[in-house]
Amino acid sequence: MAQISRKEQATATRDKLLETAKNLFAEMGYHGTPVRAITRQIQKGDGILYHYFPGGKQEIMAVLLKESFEHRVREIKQLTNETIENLPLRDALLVILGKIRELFLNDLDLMRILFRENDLFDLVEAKQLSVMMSERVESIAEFLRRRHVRGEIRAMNFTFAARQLLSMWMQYTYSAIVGIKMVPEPDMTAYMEEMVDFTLSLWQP
Amino acid sequence: MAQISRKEQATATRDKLLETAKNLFAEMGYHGTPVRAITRQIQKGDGILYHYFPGGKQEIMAVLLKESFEHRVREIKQLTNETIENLPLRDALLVILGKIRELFLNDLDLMRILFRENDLFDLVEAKQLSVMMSERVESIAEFLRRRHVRGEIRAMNFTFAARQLLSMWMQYTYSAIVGIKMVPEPDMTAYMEEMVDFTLSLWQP
Amino acid sequence: MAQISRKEQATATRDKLLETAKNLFAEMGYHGTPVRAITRQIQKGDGILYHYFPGGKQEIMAVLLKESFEHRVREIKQLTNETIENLPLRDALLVILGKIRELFLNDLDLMRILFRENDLFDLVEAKQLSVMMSERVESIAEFLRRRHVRGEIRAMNFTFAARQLLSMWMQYTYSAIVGIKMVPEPDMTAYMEEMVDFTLSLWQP
Amino acid sequence: MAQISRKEQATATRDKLLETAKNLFAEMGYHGTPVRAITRQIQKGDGILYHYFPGGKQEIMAVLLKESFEHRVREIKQLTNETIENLPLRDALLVILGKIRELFLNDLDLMRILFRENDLFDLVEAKQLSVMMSERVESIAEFLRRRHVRGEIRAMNFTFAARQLLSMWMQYTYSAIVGIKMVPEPDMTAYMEEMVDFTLSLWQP
DNA sequence: GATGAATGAGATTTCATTCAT
DNA sequence: AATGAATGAAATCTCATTCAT
Repeated sequence: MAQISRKEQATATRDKLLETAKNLFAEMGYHGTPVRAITRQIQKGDGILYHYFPGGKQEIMAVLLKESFEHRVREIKQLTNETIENLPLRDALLVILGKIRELFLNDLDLMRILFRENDLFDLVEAKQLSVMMSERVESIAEFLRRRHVRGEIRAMNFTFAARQLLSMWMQYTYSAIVGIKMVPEPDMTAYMEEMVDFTLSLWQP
Repeated sequence: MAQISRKEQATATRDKLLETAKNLFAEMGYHGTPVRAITRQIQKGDGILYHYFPGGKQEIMAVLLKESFEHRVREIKQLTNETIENLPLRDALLVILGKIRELFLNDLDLMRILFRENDLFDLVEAKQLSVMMSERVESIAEFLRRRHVRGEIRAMNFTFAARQLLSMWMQYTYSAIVGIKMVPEPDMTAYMEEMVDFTLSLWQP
Repeated sequence: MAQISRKEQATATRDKLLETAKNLFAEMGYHGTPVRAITRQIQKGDGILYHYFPGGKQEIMAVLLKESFEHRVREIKQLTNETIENLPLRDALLVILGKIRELFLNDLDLMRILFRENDLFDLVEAKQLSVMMSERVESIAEFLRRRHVRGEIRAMNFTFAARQLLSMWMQYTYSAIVGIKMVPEPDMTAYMEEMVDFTLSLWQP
Repeated sequence: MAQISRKEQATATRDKLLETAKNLFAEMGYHGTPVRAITRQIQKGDGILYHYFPGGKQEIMAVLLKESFEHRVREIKQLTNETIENLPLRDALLVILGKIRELFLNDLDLMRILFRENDLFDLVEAKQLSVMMSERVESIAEFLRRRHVRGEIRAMNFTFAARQLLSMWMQYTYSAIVGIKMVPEPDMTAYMEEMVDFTLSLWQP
C-alpha cells in the first residue's frame, strides 16, 4: 500500500502552501489575498500556514519568491551555455529568444508578483532580474560581434542591436505578464520567427 | 484678497482627494492604501471621502482612473495631428517617440495603477490603452511607407519596422512604470537620439 | 400672482419635514431612518431639519408624535359625543366601531410608530392610548347596560361584553398596524357588519 | 470534573450569540443594537460573531429567527393533538387558550422581533405565523361544531365564534408583545377563566 | 431661511495571528 | 502535524450634527 511518510506529507503540505500562495498573490495581489484564501484552498485549518512559516504571510511571500526565483535561475543556467556558437545564425537567435521566453513565461505567476509588488516590497529578486537582463544583452552583443567577424552580419552598434532584438521580444512578453496587450497575439513561435527574419533582413552585411 | 467661493473650495477638496488617492494607489497599491491615508494627507476628517464619493474607495478608484485617463487622452489628441510630414525623418521620429513618452510618462501614477491593478479590476482603461497602441503602430507604419516612397528609407515590412522602433522605446518606458530597470538609465533624450540613429542606420536605402 | 409669504413658506417646510419623518419612521423605523433620508425627500439641504428642530432627530420624533397624537385626539373628541343613544342598537355599534377604526387607522403611520418604538422610547402617547382604550371600554359597557335596561339585550357582564366586541375589531386593526395578518381581509365594512350581527345574535335577550 | 470538548464549547458560544442577539434585538430593535453590544455581553472579542455568522448582523438575525421559530413550532406541534375531545368544554377551551398563550408568550423576544421588524425585513416567519393562526381558527371552529352536535352549545357561526374567543385572548397577548396595555392586566389565568366563563354563558344552548 | 461641506464618533466588518486542544 | 476558536487592531463606512456662507 502506498504509505506516505510523515516527512513526505509535511513537504507536500508546505509545497502546496507555496504554490497556492503564488497563484493567489499573482491573481489578487499580496494585500488582496487573505491568508484564509490560501489555507482554505488547500483544505487545511487556519493555523497551518504558521506551522510551516512562523513569520506568517510576509514569510511565505519572501520564501516563495526566493525559492521560485532560484528554481527559475537554476533552470535557466542549465539551458544557458549550450552550443549556439555552431548553429546557423537564424537558429541561434531563435534559441536565444526561446530561452528568454522560458525565463519570463515558464513561471508567469512569479513574474506577475515580481512586477506587481516590486516597489511595494523593494524585492531583491526584481533587482537580480534587471542585472540578469543587462548581462544577457551584453552576452548577445558579444555573440553578434563574433558573427560579424565571421561575415554573417554587417558592422553596427552590437549592444543596440542586441537590445533591439530583445526589446521586440520583451514587448510580447510584457503583454502576458501585465495583462495589457500591446501587440497582436497570434501564434507565439510564428511571431518569433517573423520577427527574427525581419531583424536579420536589416542586419544583412 | 483671494476670496474662494464655497463651490471652488469643494472642487478643490474633491480634486485633492483624487490626486492624493492616485499618488497613494500608485505607490502602495489599491489594497495597500487605507482610506484614512488619503483623508489624513489632505488634512480632512474621515468621512469626507464619502461625501464626494459615496461609493467609497471603489468609486474614487473608478473615478480617478476615468478622469485621469480621459484627461490624458484629451492631451494626446491635441498633440497628435501635428505636421510631422514635413519634418526631416530623424526629427519626425523623435517627435513621435516624444509623444509616446508623454502618453505614458506624463502621468506615471496613472500608468502604474493601470499596470498594477489591471487584472485585479479588469480595467476598461487598460483595454483602451492597448487599442490606442495598436492604432499608433499602424499610423507609424503608414508614415514610414510614405517616407519609403520619397526614397528616404528602404523597402521592408513597415508594420514590423514601426513595432521595432516602438518596442525599443517602450522597453525604456516599462522600466519607469514597473520599477524593474532592464535598460541602462542614462539621460532619456540622449538615449532616444542614439536609438533613433541606430535604427535609421539600419533603415538606410 | 400667488405670493407665498415667508411665514407660510416656513410652515409648509416644517410640515413637510414632520410628514416625511412620520412616513419614514413608520416604514423603516426610527433607527433605520437617516436624517438625510428625510431632508432629501423634501429636496432640501442637510441642515434644514436643525433649523426647525434644533433638538435634531429626537426632537422631530417627539414633536411629530405629540402633534399627530393631539390632532388625532382632537378629531376623535369631535366625533365622540354624538347621539348614538337614539340610534338602533345595531347602528349604534357600527358607529362606535367606525370611530375606533378611525382612531387607529386614519393615521396608520402614527400607530405604527407608537407600536414599534414604544418600548424603545417609553412613549407617553402609547400610555395615553392605553388609557383612552380602557375608558372607551367602560363607556361602551355603560352604553350596553342602558340598552339592557331598555330590554334590547340580555343581562351579562357588560364590561366583558364591551371588551369582546372591541377585541374582535381590534384584531382586525392590529393586522393593519403590525403587518401580520391574522384575520382574513375581505371588505372591511362588510366584515364589521357580519361581526356585529354575530355578536348581537349572542346578546339577544 | 466537567470537561467540555472544543466542539461543545463552540456550540455554546454560538448559542450564546443567538440568545443574546435575540434579547437585544427584542429590547432595542435591530437597528438599535450594535454588534458590539452582543459580543460584549458574552464577553468575547469583536470578531467572534463573524466567525459563526460570516454574513454578520443580517445573518445572525436571519438565523435566530429561523431557528427560534422552528423550535417554537416544533414545541407547539408536540402539544397540539392532545385529547381535548374528551375534556369538559370549559376545560378544553382553557387548554386551547393555554396553548395559544404558549405559542406567543413562551418566546416573547421572538414575538417582539417578529412584530417589530416584520415590515422592515418582510419576514417569512411573520407570514407563517399568520397562516398558523388562520388554521388554528378553523380547527377550533370544527371543535366547536362537534360540541354543538353533542348539544353542549347552541348553533351559530362557528368560525366567528372561534375568532371571538381567540380575539379576546389575543388582545391580552398583544399587550404583552407590543407593550401597549389595552386590557387590565390582573392575574393571567384568572382572566382567562373569567373570559371563558363569560363566553360560554353566551354560547349556552 | 437655507445650504452642503465638513466632522468625528461609532458602527460594521475584515483579517493576520495566537494558542489550547 | 493540524485545527479552528478566539482575538483585537485596523479598515471601511455611516450618520447625526455643526457652521460658515
